[in-house]
Parts: sequence; structure tokens; C-alpha cells
Amino acid sequence: MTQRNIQNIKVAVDAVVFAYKEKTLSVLLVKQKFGVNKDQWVLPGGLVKDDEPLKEAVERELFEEAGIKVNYLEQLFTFGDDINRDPRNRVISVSYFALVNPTKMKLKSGTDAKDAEWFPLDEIPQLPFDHNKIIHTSIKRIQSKLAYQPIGFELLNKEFPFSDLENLYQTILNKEIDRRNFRKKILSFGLLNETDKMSQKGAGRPAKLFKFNQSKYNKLVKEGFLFEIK
Amino acid sequence: MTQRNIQNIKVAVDAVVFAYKEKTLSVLLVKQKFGVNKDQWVLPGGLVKDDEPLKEAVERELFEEAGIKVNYLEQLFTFGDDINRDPRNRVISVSYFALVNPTKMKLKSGTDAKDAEWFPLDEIPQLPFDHNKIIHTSIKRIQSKLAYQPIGFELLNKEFPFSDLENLYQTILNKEIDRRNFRKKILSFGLLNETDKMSQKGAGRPAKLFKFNQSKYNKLVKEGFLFEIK
DNA sequence: TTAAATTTGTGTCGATATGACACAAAGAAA
DNA sequence: TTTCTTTGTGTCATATCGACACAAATTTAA
Repeated sequence: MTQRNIQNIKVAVDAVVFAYKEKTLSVLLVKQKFGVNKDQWVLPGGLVKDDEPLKEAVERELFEEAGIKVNYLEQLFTFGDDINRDPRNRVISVSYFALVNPTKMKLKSGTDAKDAEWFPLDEIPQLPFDHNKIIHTSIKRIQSKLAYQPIGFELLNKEFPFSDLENLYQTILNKEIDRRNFRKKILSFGLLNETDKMSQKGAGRPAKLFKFNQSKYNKLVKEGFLFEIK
Repeated sequence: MTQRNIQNIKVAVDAVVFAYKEKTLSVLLVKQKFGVNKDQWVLPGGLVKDDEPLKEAVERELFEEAGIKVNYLEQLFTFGDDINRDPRNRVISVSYFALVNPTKMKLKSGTDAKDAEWFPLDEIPQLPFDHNKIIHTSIKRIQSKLAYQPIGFELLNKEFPFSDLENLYQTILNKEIDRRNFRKKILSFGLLNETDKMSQKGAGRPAKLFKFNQSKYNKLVKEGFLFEIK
């Protein structure tokens, strides 16, 4: 209040983008192009433009740095308590967490090809700033959200066999799930439409493919429905 | 990224402070002291100092503007998608939500006495900026948190009769609760210590006073305990 | 071509949690 | 001393959860 016109804090956005494939959850990192940390891996992100909504800034950075458009994007947390989180300036980071489905894992780069890569959770290196902390926070968030919102579907193909969904839950929550009870519970919501297609990869009996009915979910939510998986 | 050194966005913090008394949930508002909105009620808050952690900025503003130190403070959301939310400058607001217990409702003002007041939820006026929206978001947050974290106790006196807790849930969630089932459920957690005191206000049988056992809760949480009220 | 291995699909039953419901006890107010 | 108000408490029916096993469909290996 006392220094109204002399505040000098920069506002950045950063994104933790998750993708899931073959029982592995991965995070998107990009290679820093300038500055002290040049060539180090960091979370995609950057400074917000003066006339740009925060959310658009994230979307722009993701597209510029990795050529990607995400399926799901939500604000995570604003990191700004450590005033030296960026040693050069006071920078606060409005962080987002995002989900993409497997078809988007091929990084059809924009300006800056192949300086973006997917890192499985257990192979994420030491990162500059507080980016490891941001990733940690977003993992907690995705784990808790999985339990009461149907966000898992954003990480799967539009049509998927039940086992994909089940493995996704097991992988992210890091625990065993009873296959029969899980299926029973999910189906009881009536939010999956059976398709007439079957999956056909590898050994074993082929599986029916299902589709998540988003519009039915939206309708139910308005009536107080809670998607809850324990 | 292209305009690294010329960004001109201001960073503010705002707080929605809740207090509960006599079946009423209230929010703290302060009178704007400068500018176009002088003398209008707004959420407490202000610009962050260059060398100040966000959380400290909120605490400072709350103390300066209302002489209050809160029991519970948590980051709510960062509002920055509407680039004209403040018509003078681009300002983003890192918003917090806070809880105080009834003893703190007496506003022993600091610098700026009596320009702070408690407004029951249904008496909150039209506010400048997007402050009504921020309040709305924080109400949703407190409602959902009540269901899976023991934050209700922060709004009560240290020692409280069971009926206070029950009324608090009913008021904030805006629904009827079965007294017996509610008590059974809460007591089953083993997180309330009975004191040997009794409440003695008005008519009716005096009630035992209880105390929330925070350290036991902290211990249980580490073991995976979830405080869940439906 | 046959046997083995792999994955999908499905129901029951006991244990646990939830939700509905009523009356006596303690004290204040009339 | 009677009435009113609020606290304190148990049962039972229903719904949900969690454990558990075997047959069907297909690929892979022998």
C-alpha cells in the first residue's frame, strides 16, 4: 500500500503436464533456452504478458515450448513465499496442472523442436528453482482429485478398455485395486458407454472398449452427484 | 518470454476471513482508504512488498487493516484471468481464505480503527473489483473442506459444546444434520477430549464442553487417517 | 494342432457404515 | 411447581465395501 508505484515483482506461469502410458505417469519438461540455467530441464512456463489472462499465458507457453494443447488445465498453487525462488529477480509462479491423452505424447514441436521431453516420475532430475516442489504438489493434487473427480479419463484414449482405467488408478495412487469391485463401482455410476469395438493387443481375451459420457456427468453434477472412488 | 524486462503487472493479496457466531457465518470487510473506491467496503488486502513472502503480506495487511491475527490461513486461488479486474492497472490477486474464532471478532483495530466490520454472508454488499466472486469461491472452499478436514474447530472456542459444532456444520453446509448420528460419527474419531466443564447459557440441560485434540489428529493423518463427514 | 499362458468378464456373502427414529434427564423460565 | 428448552443416548433396517474364484476368449509356445 505504501509503495504503490514501485513494486517490482514478476509474474510467471508454470505447468506440470501429465501423460500416462503403459503403467507409467510422465511429466513434460523443456530445455531452458536462455540464462544461467541454459540447457537445463525445467517445467514449461514463462512470464505473463501485460494484457494476457493467466490461463492463456500457460496455454501459449505450452504451445510455444512443446507444441502441445492439453485436455485438462487447472490452477494448482501460486508459489511466492520463497522470495529467492528465482535468484535473479523476485518472481512468483502461478502454477497449473494439466493432463493430456496418449495421442498427444508425440511432441510435434513448434519453434523449438525436441527440446521437450516426457520424464517418467521416477526419472525426473534435479530441477532449478522450486520446480521439483511444484511437481510434488501436483502429484498430490492428481492423486487426491482422482478420488472424487473423473479426471482419469483425460489421460486415456477416448475409447479404452477397463484395464487401462484400472491400471491408471493403480499406478497413480500407487496401490492395488480389486478388479471386480473397481469395475462394479465405476459401472454403477452409469457414466461409461460401451462401444461395439474390442481391444486386441497381445495375449488374452479381447476387451470391450468404453467411452466416458462427459455430458451425462455434467448433468449429474448439477443434481449433486459426486464421483467418488475409494 | 519476449518482453522479459518490461512486464508491468502488480501482485496483490486479498483475504476472505470467516468468523462464526450464533448460527451465522460472517466475512471481514474493510473500508477502502484511497482511490476511486474510497469509503467502499472491500476485502482486506493490498500490494505485496518486493521482499515479502505472499503469506506474510496477507498477515501484515490483516493486522494493519483490522488488527487481526487469524487461526487458520490457506491460499485460495489466484485471480488473474480478467485483465481488467482492477480498472487502473493490471493487478493479479493471490487470494487467501482464513478462519478466526469468536474471541477475535472484537476488532481491536490497529492504525485504522472501526473501518473494519463483520458482514453476515447474506448481508454482503456489492463490492468493487471481483471481490464478490472471490468470496463466492471461498464459500465453496470452506464448504468442501468441512467435509474432509477438521477446520470447523478453528471457528469455535477452544472448548465448545457439541451443539456448537453441529450448528456450525448445519449453517455452513446449509442442511439439516441428524444430531445423534453426527455426534456418534465425530466421537468415533476419538479426536475430542471431554473437559470437566459444562456450558451454562440459557435454558436447557447444561452441555459438556469438548476440546479438539490437534496433535492426535496430526499423528493420525501421518498414518493415513482421513477426517470425513458426510 | 494342441497345450500352456494371458487377460477379460462376472456374483456372493460377510463385515462395516449409514441413516432414520424417540424418550428421559437436567436445568431455566414462566 | 409446571412448562419449556436443550442435552444425551441405542436400535434396527438398508446400503456400501471388500474379499474372493472360475470360466471364456484369444495369443504364444511347444
